[in-house]
Amino acid sequence: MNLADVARRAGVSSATASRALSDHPHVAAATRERVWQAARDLEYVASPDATGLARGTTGRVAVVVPHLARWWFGAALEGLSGALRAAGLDLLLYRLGDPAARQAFFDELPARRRADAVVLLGFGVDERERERLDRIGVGIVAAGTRVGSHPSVSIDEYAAGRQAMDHLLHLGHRRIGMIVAADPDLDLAQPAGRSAAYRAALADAGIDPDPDLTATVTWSPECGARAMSGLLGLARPPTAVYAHSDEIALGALRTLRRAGYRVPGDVSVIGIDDHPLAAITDLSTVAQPAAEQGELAARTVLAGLAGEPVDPIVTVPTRLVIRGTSGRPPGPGAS
Amino acid sequence: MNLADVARRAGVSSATASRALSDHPHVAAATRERVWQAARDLEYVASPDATGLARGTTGRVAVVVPHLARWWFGAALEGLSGALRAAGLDLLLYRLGDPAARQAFFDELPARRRADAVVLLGFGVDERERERLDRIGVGIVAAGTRVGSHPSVSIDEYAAGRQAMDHLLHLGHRRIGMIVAADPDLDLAQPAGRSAAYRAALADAGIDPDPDLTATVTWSPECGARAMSGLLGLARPPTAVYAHSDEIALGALRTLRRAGYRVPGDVSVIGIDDHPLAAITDLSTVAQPAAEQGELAARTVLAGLAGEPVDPIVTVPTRLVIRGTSGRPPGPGAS
DNA sequence: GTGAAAGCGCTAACAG
DNA sequence: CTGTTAGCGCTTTCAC
Repeated sequence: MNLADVARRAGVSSATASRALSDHPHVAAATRERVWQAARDLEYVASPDATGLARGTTGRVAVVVPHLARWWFGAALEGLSGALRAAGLDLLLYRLGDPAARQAFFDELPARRRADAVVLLGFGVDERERERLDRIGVGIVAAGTRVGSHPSVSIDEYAAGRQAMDHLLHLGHRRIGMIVAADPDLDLAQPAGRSAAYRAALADAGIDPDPDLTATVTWSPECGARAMSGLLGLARPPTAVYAHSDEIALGALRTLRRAGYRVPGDVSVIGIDDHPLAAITDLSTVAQPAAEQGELAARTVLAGLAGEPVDPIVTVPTRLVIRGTSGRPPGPGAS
Repeated sequence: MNLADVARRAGVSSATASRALSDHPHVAAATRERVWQAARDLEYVASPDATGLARGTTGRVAVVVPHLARWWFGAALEGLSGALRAAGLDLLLYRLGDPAARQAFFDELPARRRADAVVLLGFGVDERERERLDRIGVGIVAAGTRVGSHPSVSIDEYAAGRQAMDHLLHLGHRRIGMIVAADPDLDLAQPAGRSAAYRAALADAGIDPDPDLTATVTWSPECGARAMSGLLGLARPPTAVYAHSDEIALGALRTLRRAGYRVPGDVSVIGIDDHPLAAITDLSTVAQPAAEQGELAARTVLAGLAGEPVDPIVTVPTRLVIRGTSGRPPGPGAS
């Protein structure tokens, strides 16, 4: 059931069969049909390996991710995979969880001969890794992070942070806490942008930032819960909390409710992401389109492969979603 | 930077270079070292396509999933990818979201020449699809579902359901609602097992099932919320609800809280999964190890590839996790 | 122990 | 329009 069989059955040479099957121009319509029929009869499926060898391409794109179980990654991967599949490209998944896997990946660069392009999904790289990446020889595009000067698609972290902070400020909050999500796997620019937004928003409102109001934790609801406890233990706790992610915000919410605080009566909470559970938890947040980022990354890859010019930096918009966890600060006596 | 270059640099034939690099027996130690050194110098990476062509294998396994953004799938994929990576196998991801993609996949069977095995992750197939699958010519293993007589790894759906139901029953509940999660992509056996557990547990407790207490919805928190509203609208609402998944349970919880019911004071809720957010939501549930299922599926694939005998059916244990959403039913006057 | 040569399945000139 | 002829990069008998 390989090309030779098909060719034999159709009574042509394998060269002609190849041309017919790949819709080359100079093939007689009748011949083409005969070949296709033979292929169908034999349930022929071309071997991409052989095709790739001969053609010098692989028909695959490698996708590198640090996590899979977190919402953003799954959603982005969905967008990515859909667009690649539509283009007939296979998706090779490299999940680099621990440092060892990571190290091995960048040392051996297995993607080099296995894919026509690689996309880094929410995968921040350090100096050494970026340097290794340059030797990979195929196009690279980043999604959710920036990687050197490679094309990338992501949200505007700073703007997203401002949407959240400005919302809180407009509501009248003056004492706002921030829970920073520091994920070693993500681009450092991400928390940086979100934190910068916090400081800038405060400054614009003429508020002196209180360092005690900032807590830095790793990315998990449990850590968010803990950070919130810390904030609550302050002499003057915040009346609102801006979390770098919904998962963290959800953790904070739990602490608040357990401690008997009313949300948003006593303290408001806002996150970033619009995680699917944010809707049913009634969490105010700044929505970012994850699947769309994946899809745009795929388009960028496709354009690059086709030799078309590509946008070096595409930014997707975020949107403030006001739900039930953000409200006016408790007045000093007012309703 | 291909084998020929390495061979030249090491001063041997490419045949010898090949043997040395693939750790074949009859190669002089000195030669082997020389070849490896040359390979390192040149940063040589073998082309798996060429290797595969020559050897008749691909070094890849195809993984088919219906979703990616849902917790179980991401977690299972993590386990799977880790184990495959450790074995040096690449992972080809096929996300078959819509019916069209699905149809195309089973018609064309692209995985046929592209992978040495395929694993269906939480991917239930119908009769026709299963028949097509048999023509694929490579080993198939299922995880989270059963697929024909192919090897599979999953939990015992019925047992998991019993753990949840028996817990509620022991607590003293007699009027228990069930929210069935019907996911067209999943094996039908899944909701079937969980539903059977409901009926059997009730029967064992001598309770007549009330058909009104069963709601069937598709898999999403919103649907869970809606189903709960329905249950609450009953003349005699349940004192406890057994949801087929945590995501649904979380939706139900929201409805309950919004409607002013105390949980578990007025009504108890239990789910299945132990979703990461279940912990911070304080949701009682039956935990199932998702990553482990993926990992065991990978082991099964590996064993099959190695020609070793494989367990046709491996079942991983589930565990009742009692948290804050399940408690005694409201007594008719007691505390 | 090592080299020469023949392919794996397909594509791409180059002739006809 | 179609067949012939070379490879793509690697592995593998089969000799030496």
